[in-house]
Amino acid sequence: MSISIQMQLNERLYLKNPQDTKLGKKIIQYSIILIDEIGFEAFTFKKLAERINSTEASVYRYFENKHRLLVYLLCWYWEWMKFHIDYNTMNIEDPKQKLKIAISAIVDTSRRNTSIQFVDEDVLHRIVVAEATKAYHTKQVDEENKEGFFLTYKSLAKRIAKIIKEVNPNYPYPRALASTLLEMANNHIYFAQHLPSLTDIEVKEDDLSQVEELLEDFAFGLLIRD
Amino acid sequence: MSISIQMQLNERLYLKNPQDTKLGKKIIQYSIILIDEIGFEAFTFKKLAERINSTEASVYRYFENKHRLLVYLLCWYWEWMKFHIDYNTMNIEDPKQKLKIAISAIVDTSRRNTSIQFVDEDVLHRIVVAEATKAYHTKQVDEENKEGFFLTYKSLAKRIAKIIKEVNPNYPYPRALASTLLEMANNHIYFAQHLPSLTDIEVKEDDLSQVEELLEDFAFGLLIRD
DNA sequence: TGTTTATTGGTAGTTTTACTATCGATTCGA
DNA sequence: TCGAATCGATAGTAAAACTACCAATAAACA
Repeated sequence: MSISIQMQLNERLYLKNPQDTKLGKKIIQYSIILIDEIGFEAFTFKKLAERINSTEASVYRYFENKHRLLVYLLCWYWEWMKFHIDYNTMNIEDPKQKLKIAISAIVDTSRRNTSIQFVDEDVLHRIVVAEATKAYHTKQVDEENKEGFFLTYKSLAKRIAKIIKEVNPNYPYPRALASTLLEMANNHIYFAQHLPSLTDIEVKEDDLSQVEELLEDFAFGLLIRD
Repeated sequence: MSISIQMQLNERLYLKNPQDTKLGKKIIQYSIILIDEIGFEAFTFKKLAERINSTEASVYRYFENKHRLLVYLLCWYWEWMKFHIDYNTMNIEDPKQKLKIAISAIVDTSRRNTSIQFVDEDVLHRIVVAEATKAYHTKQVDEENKEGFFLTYKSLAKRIAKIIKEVNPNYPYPRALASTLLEMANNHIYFAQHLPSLTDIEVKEDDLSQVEELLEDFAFGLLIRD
């Protein structure tokens, strides 16, 4: 018996489903490693092809360009985060507890789940922190949004907003708070590592507990006022 | 009599001070317009040179590459925002009032100040909203930070953090709140325009008052708890 | 087992980007 | 008006971002 788990992602993101073939999986696996190593700007399909002993043309059979590959990788992470939030809040009654669980997933899903596939989620998380904003900060946002590229992210934010509403139905900005928590997590991890004067927290040896505390203080400070 | 105002910016950002010459000023003026038109990714020195009837090589005499030009433009805006906050809070006693003034500057400095130079601050603000995160989301952050590229931004954040501390000296995350307000403003303007389900606010006909309300609710909600 | 078909490799070629170098003309200030 | 600064014009390179085509091979299927 063999179990194979497939991540369902927007088909328009790729030309050929990379999860279907050996080479496809290698592209996913090593693009994560290479983007982490050299950064998204310096990353090219040619360098990736060299790394996996394949050719540029072969990579182009899977993804139209590197931007779509990036969005694909990010959607993977977001989809996984959403699953994680759903799974871990399933039998929880207390909305506050739910929100705490969601925040811990927002801060770092990779730390809390075992890897099941060819994706190194720990490295993927570093990409999310460093490159995620580039997914939608382009001139093509509107077209890409119409094509559904950001459905995963939006539905993740919606899920978090729903929990926020449960905690305080009268809070006027549930969606804004949800997206802010998502953005803040990445920002403050990045700031702590590169521009520490822009935050008050520290991230020592991948210990993200202070980020979690910050987000909890933020969320509950806004939602629970007496 | 003639008054000429110069914006003091980090000298390492440019090879030759663009504020010193006609061509330099044209580069600043039209790079803002062109980046706004086609986005930073598609923007090249060649296209800029064509637009101003000059040559690629001439543009390269001022800036090493387009990334440094972007940082230069953003620093311009941040420097200006800082000046604006300082100027408008000068004779104000009440810290809460100071923070409100700061927030209104964060949301949109361009709307509140008359243009004095060859820079169209309104268009520059659109660039800040759409492209600002790209300034420091690169593999070279650490080196560039050492070179002082982000001093302007950091000192702006520090100024805002100082006001936050005046409002509530016991708040544990003044710097994080300052940078979050700066990031949030851009994010929610952008979301309202391109990914509206990620926020609760609306931006109609460049009316940013709802962004201001959101940031005020955030800041005071966190700082004033009874 | 043989035959399609899918998948990949290899090569080649194009346009654009991101530069650098050189030289002559112009302009600007002392 | 002399010299320095500035700019325009041209040329050239390496890499990026693709597209096209054909042959080899592996997988599927009958």
